[in-house]
Amino acid sequence: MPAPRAERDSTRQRIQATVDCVPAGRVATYGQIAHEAGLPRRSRLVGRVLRELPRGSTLAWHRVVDASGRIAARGNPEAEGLQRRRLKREGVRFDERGRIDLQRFGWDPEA
DNA sequence: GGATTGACGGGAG
DNA sequence: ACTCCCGCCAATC
Repeated sequence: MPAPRAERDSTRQRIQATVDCVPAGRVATYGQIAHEAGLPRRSRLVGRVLRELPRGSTLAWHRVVDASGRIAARGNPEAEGLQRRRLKREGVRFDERGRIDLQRFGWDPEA
């Protein structure tokens, strides 16, 4: 029995709800979102869910970056540039190599 | 229906 | 800091 659609949906929804918890001006990593969503070690699924977001989604997908604090490369300069602009607009700083200091801008699920 | 493919991550070397 | 490698697993080939 493959995973029923209802189950996949709730999994997606938990991931999206978690992304929605990341406040403006902060970023979370794929692994962190997966962990907080109760899906440890399933970071790739987070990426998949974000990839499948409909174009007009209001979800703050731009606040999700990889574990090294970089915008995930996905062969789409358009989206990557948009993500970077949105983050900058929220006050997130990038170093000369396009890296975000997670100590400073990383999301703390507690605070 | 096996193999490949990723918006990833962590450990080893 | 970088390259491999493996875990993870739905979608795609």
